[in-house]
Amino acid sequence: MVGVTGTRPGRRPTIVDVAAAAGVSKSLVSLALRGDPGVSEATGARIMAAADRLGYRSNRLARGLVQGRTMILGVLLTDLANPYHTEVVAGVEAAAEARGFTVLLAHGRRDRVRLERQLDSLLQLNVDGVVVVSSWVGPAALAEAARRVPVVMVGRPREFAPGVDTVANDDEAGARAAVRHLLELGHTRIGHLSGSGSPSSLSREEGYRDTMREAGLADGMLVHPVGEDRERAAAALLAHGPGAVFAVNDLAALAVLDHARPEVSVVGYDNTSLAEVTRPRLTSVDQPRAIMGRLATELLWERMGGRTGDRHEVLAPALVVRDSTAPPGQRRGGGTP
Amino acid sequence: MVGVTGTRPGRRPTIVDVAAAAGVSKSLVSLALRGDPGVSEATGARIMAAADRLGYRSNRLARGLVQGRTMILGVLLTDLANPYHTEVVAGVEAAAEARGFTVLLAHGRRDRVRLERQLDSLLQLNVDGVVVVSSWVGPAALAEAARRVPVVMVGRPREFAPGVDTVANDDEAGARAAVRHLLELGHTRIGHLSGSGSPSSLSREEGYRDTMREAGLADGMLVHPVGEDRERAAAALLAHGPGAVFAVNDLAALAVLDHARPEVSVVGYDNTSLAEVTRPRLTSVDQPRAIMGRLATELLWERMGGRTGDRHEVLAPALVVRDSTAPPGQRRGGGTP
DNA sequence: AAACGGGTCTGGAACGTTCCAGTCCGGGGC
DNA sequence: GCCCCGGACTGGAACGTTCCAGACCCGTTT
Repeated sequence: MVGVTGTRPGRRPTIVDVAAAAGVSKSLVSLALRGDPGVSEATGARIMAAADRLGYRSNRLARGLVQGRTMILGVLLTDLANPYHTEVVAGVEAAAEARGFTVLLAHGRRDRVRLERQLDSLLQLNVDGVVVVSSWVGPAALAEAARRVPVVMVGRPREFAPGVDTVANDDEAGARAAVRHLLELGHTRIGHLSGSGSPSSLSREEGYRDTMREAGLADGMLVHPVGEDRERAAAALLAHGPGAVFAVNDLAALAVLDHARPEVSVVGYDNTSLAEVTRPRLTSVDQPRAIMGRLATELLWERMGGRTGDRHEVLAPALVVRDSTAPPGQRRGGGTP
Repeated sequence: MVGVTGTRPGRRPTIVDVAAAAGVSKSLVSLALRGDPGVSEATGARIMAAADRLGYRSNRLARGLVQGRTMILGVLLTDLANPYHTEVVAGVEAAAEARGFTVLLAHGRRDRVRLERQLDSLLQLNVDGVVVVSSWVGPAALAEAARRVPVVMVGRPREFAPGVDTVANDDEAGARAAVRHLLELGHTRIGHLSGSGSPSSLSREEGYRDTMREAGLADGMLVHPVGEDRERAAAALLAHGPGAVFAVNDLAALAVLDHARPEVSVVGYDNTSLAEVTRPRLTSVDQPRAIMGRLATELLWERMGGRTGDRHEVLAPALVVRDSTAPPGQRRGGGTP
């Protein structure tokens, strides 16, 4: 019904159909479609026309099979909804496209089994490299994957699995910047709503503690873990009457904002899109996510080029000051702009 | 270095390597790996062991090439960050996995050229079906894609491109529910912050107008488009002093909330994750996104089964009442829960 | 004893490309 | 007039699977 003249019915046209239509060999069609200079102009045009007429699309499966590479990069994501991941993906895409790669995403939710199955799917597809944006994938699965194809893990600091490069932000430095900002505003009673034991959250807590100690406030440290119930944890921390709070991430920071009197300053971490949307707008530590994605792609590229040693990149985050922080005793800004 | 005994160095092991290692033919390996009952238990075990030892993974390119199908569904997304899309994807994944398909995502940003290129990539990969979650892809490209492979478009109402099924929510019904809710609370001066002319936003406006007319409030209608600058549009609408506002989407609703006195009730649309996070929490119309994703997958499945006529499904949305709506003159709820 | 049959296994032909080693032809140099 | 060269094109072998037709063996039926 929808078949085009010259095609065997019901089948997608192949390079052979195009060859027949243009009256040349399949080899020449292949050359012409890839823009090989060894094809005469007239014949080239005739081939292109035939391909067009038949609605020919190259078959990446066949091409990948014979070439041994697919020009596809896979990105493995824990959580699509997380804006953190989104921006990393944007960075990966920008760098990948510049080199002619197509980026495909596989999504595993917060489920290790699913994630590792998805990773497997990518490998079966013979992707040329994998960027993992998730701390949920096990090191064994990663190391195994890295044996077949370049793998970079984004967001997980330090060495993680042999053969796997990493790109991360410097959580300790980010935390220091946040606390220093509060100190500079004049705060001394600074609390920390801490994370749940992941390497990142531990580093952030470490940065908080170090900076407090350096400021001679070792005795005034006030740390409470978010645990399961953000709201309750925020209330509990606030019950100690801090003048400012550094929270392990933006969601935790919002919980604090929600329960605190207007004079309490709050800093979050990750600079998610939430930070712009809430009132007051949230001061937060920003990871250079797009750059991390770009860097990850470049590390893949290096591996493809033959590098064998592992690389671990750590990037500096930057504090973005908005309305949720103010000098002690002073009302936060924000509300109606 | 990392080579395993029995494998030609540097190459990924193939089914032939496994066959050699297990002392059988490649055909039998193929049967065994797919769990064919015609393989004797002992031989099957030997083959599995050999495959395991060599670290064999099947090659989907080769399999897809010979079978003519890949068991991969592609999802084309405009915007990863949009939580609306995310939930649709979750629905697609659930349904796809149940049928043994792998889901891969291609991401095109808000750029038609990129989107259509990504669509092309999916087709070249010979995916078995495509779910498009984006109103940015042109109908021509969609129709063309639908000629080779089943295509469903999610979120775009009605007929869109020939051969392309659609799944959408009933925007008009959603808008009616929102306005009816405000009417039932006792509001009469109800404004509408309207969209920018997309079919969806037009239907929402239509629902608002109809409901107002039916309530005998035709003269009290107050419509203002969001346009480019949400903040200014919200302020302009509020300058007319409405007691309640139905906004075309959650972001627009937030802009209204931000500028309105606490007695003004506000309803959004889409029930994004923002609705839960802001204070007051936003009353919003919820599209059954996961179900839409699931339905989309089922439509693909039907097409694969041979259906030829186009189908257009419209699902009913549901109002989720939170803290941003209250009877006239009464302060909205929320703040500290 | 021959024929049959089922369970197990095999070899070769696909699938749609790219790659490689040629072939063919016309023209320029000697 | 012969040789060689380079441009244009071709045919077949790969790539790693699945699919198909059949081979082989052993026990059962006629």
